[in-house]
Parts: sequence; structure tokens; C-alpha cells
Amino acid sequence: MIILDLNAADERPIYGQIADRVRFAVAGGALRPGEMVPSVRDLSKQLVVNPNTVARAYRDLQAEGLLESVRGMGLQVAEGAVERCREARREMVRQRLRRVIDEARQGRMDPAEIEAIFHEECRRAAAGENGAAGPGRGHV
Amino acid sequence: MIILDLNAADERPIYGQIADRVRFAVAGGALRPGEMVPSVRDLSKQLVVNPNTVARAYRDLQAEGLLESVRGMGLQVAEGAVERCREARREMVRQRLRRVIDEARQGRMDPAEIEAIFHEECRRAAAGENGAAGPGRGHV
Amino acid sequence: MIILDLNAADERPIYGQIADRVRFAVAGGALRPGEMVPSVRDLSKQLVVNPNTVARAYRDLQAEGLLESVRGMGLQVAEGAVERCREARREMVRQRLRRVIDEARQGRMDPAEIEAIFHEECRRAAAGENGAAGPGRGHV
Amino acid sequence: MIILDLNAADERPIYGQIADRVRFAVAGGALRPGEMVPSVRDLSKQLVVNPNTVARAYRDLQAEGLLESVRGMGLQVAEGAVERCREARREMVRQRLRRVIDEARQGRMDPAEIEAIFHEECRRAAAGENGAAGPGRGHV
DNA sequence: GTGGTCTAGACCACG
DNA sequence: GTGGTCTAGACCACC
Repeated sequence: MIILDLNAADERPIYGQIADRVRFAVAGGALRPGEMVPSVRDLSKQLVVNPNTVARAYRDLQAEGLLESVRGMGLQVAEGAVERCREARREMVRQRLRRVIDEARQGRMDPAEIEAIFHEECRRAAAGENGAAGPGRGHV
Repeated sequence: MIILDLNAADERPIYGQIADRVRFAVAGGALRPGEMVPSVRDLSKQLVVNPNTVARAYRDLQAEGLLESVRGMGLQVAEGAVERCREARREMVRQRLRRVIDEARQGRMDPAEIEAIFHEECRRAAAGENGAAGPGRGHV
Repeated sequence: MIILDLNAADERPIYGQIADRVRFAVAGGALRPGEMVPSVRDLSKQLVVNPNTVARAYRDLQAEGLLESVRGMGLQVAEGAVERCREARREMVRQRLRRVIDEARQGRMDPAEIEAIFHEECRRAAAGENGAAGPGRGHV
Repeated sequence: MIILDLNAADERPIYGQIADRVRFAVAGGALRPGEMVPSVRDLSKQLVVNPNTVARAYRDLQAEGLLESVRGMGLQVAEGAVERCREARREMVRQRLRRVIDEARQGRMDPAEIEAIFHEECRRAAAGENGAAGPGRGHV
């Protein structure tokens, strides 16, 4: 069964984080169309969270058409979900990047400085994934 | 007088948006040390926002040491503010970029795709600043 | 053997849909008094449904007096069933129509609009039964 | 302030009934774009229902784009809502009528009988609206 | 004052 | 076993 976890430092609503984990799992191929997601009760135990909170995440995903219910059995990933998740993921990233860029430029920040920071952070992320502590900014 | 505006689509707290606008204005040189910021009442009218909300933004900026009260006159930008704002601006941008990158990678998105989107959006922002409608992504 | 099928899009309980199909089959003459209904196992395979679900539908129909068990043989359609099913069918249709009409009027919908929609849908149904794709509303 | 009420005999989920009341109120003109809906707390008291239940109805309506939040102030009817509600109401009625008609015909019911029942019920509804007890089927 | 999140726990229908 | 509804009540941020 797929393992999901939460990042305690994330201040977004828990149900939103859960939904995003599922979206990313589908986009990344860890959860395939037709596959069942963990039951509300199981996942709520796994995440140490109230079942209602998981149920809300699942409900939102259902409304989005990403999950569909199999009566009496649980919820499964819908057929067209992978493509939609990939697209959603891409647009989410695009929208957030756009907002940062727009605000930085509006604050008269040098475009070259923005790009420099972006590449620094990309390197940091890549390093953090390969070795335990790569170069760049070690802390945080 | 300095002109500030808000983006209604931004879901962050309004007081935070206002404070950020002031920080960016100082970092960008639009507001200089010793200069007075608009009064709470004026700014609240200008932004069509509750005066309490503006007051809270100013309160936060005061606590931060960025604004100082001049008895009977209002609030002015503090002396050392510019450098601190530039630093704050840089770190704010860095932190937000980092978060987007981290979450995208965590969702197993291809790093090259992330960079591609970033550069697309940079070009779009640059185009939007020069001409009214440059190349790139026309809509939005 | 009588062929029944289910509409996956129907959100009513499956056991109720099955029972209704049987009622309508009796009312329409496709199942005659004295005739045996498919066994629980056969029907559950035919419908790709849990046997318990079929069993529950049959149980309800038995309680209603529409089916009677023949020891060791299964269930057969009861003698007086046809008339009762016709009546049940009529009342079921009436009740559902009434509900739609009542709610539409309660929502201040123009009565003429309701009738217009009804007749459109009647024509559509008639067309769909005669030719594969008649006039009216092609899509669904 | 707009008065909403619930029909205790309705077995649909309460939150759905509340949402429908709002939709119909908007479609019927009782609630106009820009107008505020009752606060969650007020409406929950008015309907003798848990605030969470009202909140869920409002949340669904927000997701639908029918309501939009005015921060710190409450929820108001969105601009384009009226047309969308009318359309939604029409399609809801159409879909439900279609289902009844389809199932009745599939059960080999005489089309003329279906129409007869429909018109009977239309007359009944019209009568029930004008006089307290018109002709037709008095009870129920 | 507003909406929103989360928890806890009960109850239900369905399969 | 599954999801879904509803209640009750706490706590939060925002305006």
C-alpha cells in the first residue's frame, strides 16, 4: 500500500496537504488509475489525523474528478487522472513562480538577482537529494 | 505621494500584502529613509480597505524597526531601513522560490521542466514590463 | 433467461435498482407469474455485483409478496404480481414526477418551461428508441 | 435578510438542501449578486442545524463559484451567478425528468400514460399553489 | 463580528 | 469492511 506522510512544518491546511500528496503520487506514477487509495480510517491512523480531515481531502479530490468511489469498497484513482494531475502540477508550479517573479520585479528587484537566487536554490535542492549535505546553504 | 495597490486575487492576509508593498517600496527606492508614509486613513481609503488592516501593517513594520513614529506627525521610514529591506526582499524571494522548487521535486517533477517554466515566466514578466503585450504567453 | 442490466451512473442503492428492474420486468410482461427469477449467484455474476446485494433485492421483493420461494428451486414470480407491479410502477413514476415538479415550482421556475423540458425529453426518448440517433438532443 | 427554511420530510443531506435553497433563491431573484448571504452562525440558528453543516453548504457553493468571500465580512452572491443558477436549475430538472422517462419506457410503460401522469401532477401542483386544496389528489 | 480548520465521536447506508 | 452525514465544541486568523 502506498505510504503518504505529512510535513509538520507546513502551515497549509492538513486536508490540502493530503490532497496534494495524492495528486503528486498520481502525477509521479506511485498511484495508478484503477488502484485504490488507502481507506479513510487507515490513512487517518497512518497520519495521526482525524478521519474527517482525510475524508475532506478525498472529497475534494472526488469533486476534482481525480478519485471515484467504488460503492462499499472505497475510492480508486480515476482513469484520466494521470494527465490531469501532471497538468495541474505544472500549472501550480507555474502560477506560484509567476507570482514570486511578478512581485519581485514590481519591487524593482534586479531580474538577474532573481535568476541567480533561483539557480542557487535549484542546485541546493539537487544536492540535498543526492548527498545528505551538499554544497550551497547547509542550514534550513 | 507613494502609490500602493493590492492584488485582489492574492489570498495572503491583506495586512501582510500591505507591509510587503512598503518593504519593497523601500528596497526599490520609491520610499526613502526620513520620508513619511501615507496616514492610516489616507492609505485605507486609497486601498479600499479597513483602517484597522492598514494600522496592523504599520504596527508590524514599526515592530520590525522599519518605520518610526514622529510624534504628532505620523510614521517615517527609519534610517537603516534600505539595507534591511533589500536583505528582506532577497530572503523573501529566496524562501518562496525554495519552497516551490522543493515541493515540485518532492512531486517528482523533472528539474528541467521546473527551470523551463521559470524561464518562460521570466520572459513573460520582462515582456509585460516593456511593451503592453509582448511575445510569450499572451493570455492572463 | 431474463436479461437485466444496471446504469452505473445511477446513484441510488444498487439493491433498489435491481428490485426496480424486476418490478418493471413483471409489469412489462418480461417476467410472468410462475416464472423463476435468476438465482442470486447467476444474477450477481451477470450484473458484476456482490451476491449479498442481489440477495437483499430479492429479500425485499419477497417481503413485498412479489416473489415466493419454491423450496429447493429458488424464487418465482407470485400470482397476483402483475397488477401490483403495474400499480407500483405507475405510483413510482408519479411520485418522482411530482417531486421534480414540486421542487422546480418551489424554485419559482416557470411552469411552461418545465412542461417544455418534459416534452423535449419525451421526444428524445421516443427518438432514441426508434432509430439509433434521432433528432432532438443528440448528445447525452 | 433572506429567510430560508428546510423541509423536514426531505431525506437528502441537509447541506445539499441548504445549497439548493440558495441556488433557487438566486435563480428566482430573491438573492441578488453582491448581496450578502446570512452568516454561517445566523443561518445555523435559524435552521436549528449545526454551523458546520451550513458551512459545508456554503463551501460547496463557493467551489461552484456561486458565492465569493469578502474577507472578514462574510459571503456574497457572485456576479455571474444568476444566469448560472438558472441554467443549473434547468439542467437539474431536465436530467431528473429524463431519468424518470427513460426508466419508465425501459419498463415498457405506455408513453401516453407517462404524459397523462405528468399533466395530472402539473395540474395538482398549480392547484396547490393557488387554493389551499384544489382538485386532483388531495392527500400527500 | 466573519469564515475556516480540526478534533471527537455517533450514526447510517451500502456491499 | 467502506464512505458519508451530522453534531458538538475548540481554536484560529482576519477585518
